[in-house]
Amino acid sequence: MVSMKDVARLANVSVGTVSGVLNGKKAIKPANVEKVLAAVEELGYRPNMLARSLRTNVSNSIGLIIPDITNPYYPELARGVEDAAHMANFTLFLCNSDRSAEKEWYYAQALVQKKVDGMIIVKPRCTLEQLKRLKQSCKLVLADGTDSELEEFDLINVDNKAGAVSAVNLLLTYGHRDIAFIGGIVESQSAKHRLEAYQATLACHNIPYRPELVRECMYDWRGGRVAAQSLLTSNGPKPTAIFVGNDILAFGVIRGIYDCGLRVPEDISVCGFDDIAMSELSIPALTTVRQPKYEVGRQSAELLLQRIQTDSSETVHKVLDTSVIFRNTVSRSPIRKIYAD
Amino acid sequence: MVSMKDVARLANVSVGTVSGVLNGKKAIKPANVEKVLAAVEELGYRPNMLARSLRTNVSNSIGLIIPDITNPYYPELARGVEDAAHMANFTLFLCNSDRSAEKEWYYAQALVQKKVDGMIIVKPRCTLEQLKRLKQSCKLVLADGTDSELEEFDLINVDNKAGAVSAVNLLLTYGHRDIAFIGGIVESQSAKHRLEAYQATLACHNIPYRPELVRECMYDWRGGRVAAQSLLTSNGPKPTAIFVGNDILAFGVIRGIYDCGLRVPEDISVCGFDDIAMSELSIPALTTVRQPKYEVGRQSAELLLQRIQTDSSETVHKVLDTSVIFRNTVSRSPIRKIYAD
DNA sequence: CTGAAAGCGCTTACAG
DNA sequence: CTGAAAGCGCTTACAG
Repeated sequence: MVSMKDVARLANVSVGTVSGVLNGKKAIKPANVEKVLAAVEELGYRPNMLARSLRTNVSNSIGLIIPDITNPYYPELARGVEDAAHMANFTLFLCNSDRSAEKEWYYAQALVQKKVDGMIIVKPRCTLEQLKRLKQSCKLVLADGTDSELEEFDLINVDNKAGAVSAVNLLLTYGHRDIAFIGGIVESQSAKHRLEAYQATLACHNIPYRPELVRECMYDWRGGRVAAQSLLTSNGPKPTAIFVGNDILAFGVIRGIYDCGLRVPEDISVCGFDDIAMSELSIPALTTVRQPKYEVGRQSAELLLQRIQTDSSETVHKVLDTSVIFRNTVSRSPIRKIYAD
Repeated sequence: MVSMKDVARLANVSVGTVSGVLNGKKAIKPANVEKVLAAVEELGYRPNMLARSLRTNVSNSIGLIIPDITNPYYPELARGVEDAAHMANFTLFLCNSDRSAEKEWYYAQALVQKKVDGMIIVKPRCTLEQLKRLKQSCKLVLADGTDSELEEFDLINVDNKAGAVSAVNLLLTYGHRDIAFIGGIVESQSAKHRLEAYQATLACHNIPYRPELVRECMYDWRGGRVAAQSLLTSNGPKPTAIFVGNDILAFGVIRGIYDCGLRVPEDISVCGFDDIAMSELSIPALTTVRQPKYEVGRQSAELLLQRIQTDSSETVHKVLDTSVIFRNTVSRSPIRKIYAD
């Protein structure tokens, strides 16, 4: 390993002046600049960032803790933060918490010990206490951290409620009145919000809420299929449309509908949530509510970076908008057709 | 920031003994162990890994450089390496190279400067020279590095050729003789291998190779759609089955087939490659060749970790097997039906 | 403009 | 068993 000392020796100057030319912060005699640069070149010297960071307390690294990169929601988000980090010459630690408070906290501490300048936690699970402690050790932004007690932190959220409202409104607009809701049980916070929005929107339209049209299910496509079958197979009222808590589940639901011998969207309309990559690709392409996943990542990272560079101002709470993406799984209600308004 | 010095002071011992109890490598008087532990607890002391790494030359961090986490192939691979890293108490830097040799090299250097103990590069693009230099600076394993000149490196590959052969054989078994090939142009290495295997397998069965049945296309689903339309719309021979270079493309191809008013698999069979998450979920579910993505990641990481712990033995070249996953996009050839052998 | 020196927070012989 | 000291590779006042 070639160190600054070697460069200094070869260039016939002190390590101080080598450091000076490398950081460009000091005025150095041009002749020496050249000598140093030549020596750096000749030796192929590259500064040791560990040493620099130890000295300056700046690591140019940030951490990202997400539930699971394998969940189609997260690659885009991760890409958003990586792009922002890259632009700013930062480097990214990636950690999968598997929605476990313990693993999340373990990683958070590991990153602190590695002296990241800051970290982003998506859907934080650890305690408020821990989050507070974390904030003492590095900059922190929470993404999808929709708990009300999180007010004192920087937050980048998505407007789940509004998104769910537009989904249900879309279905209503297409003449559906018997609208079911199927949501994953695990995603507590966001699933809850979507369910609440579903109820509220129906209420707005004077449509009674019927619990028989609501199913909670496991958080993978099989869960969606099971729920759809249970729904269509029960004695209860039959929906003409289903609003599903997320796209993966929606694909399971569609599968379940097919298994019951029904068609989408001719017999039953389906609207998802998230707009993951395959939603555009599936046949029929999934009508869904798009979350700006990349933007959540990018903006979280940019906010974090800004905090790192100059810890200014007060806490920011940003909530990003969703948009409904109309594709091919929603059609007019076969029961009573009305015009879209 | 509370440091070892603070702990030492509070516990009334030297930093040397604090260090001793923390690493458990030294025999320390039990009474002192307790005092130190108590002080650690009281102060909430956590060792600074930067300092430790600087001293010991061990960072317990590794890097992963992949083309793009947003490509559905990579999340699983990344998860494989992350899991292995986590097991070994390592932490992971994630970098997206976008298949750019420059960005890849930039990241490789950045990671070296941050003193990762090793790194995994997937589908390496930088020069042999650079790779060699890298190997001087840290442990290195290449995944999907199928160039012949890479022999001197540790390699974890997938048997693309065999996979492609089984795909074509599957199609042949189902009676298809007019088999087209559509492959992305960008994935040079692997796409080439798949094309070669396609040709070789046809040759084995005395089926003449017809370039009119081959299309190269852009590397996204739209490219697949365009290629399929061009194929089905041209004056040339019409295929009864299409072997597609990867699953994303295959979904585009299926879309293109539908756009031409044909059905899958009744009119045209389609076999993909990769087995990404949505292949199982799509309707009809995609018949494809599964690559052990998670295993590529896990085994790459495990090999790397082993190199880091004890640099033993000689170079390892491992090639993992594929398997064909029969689902619903391949059926008997409508032209001439024969029995599967 | 430059060099010598202290110090970032650790670990590790070494002497006792 | 313990402490003092050197050193990992940098940066940063400070004196000249």
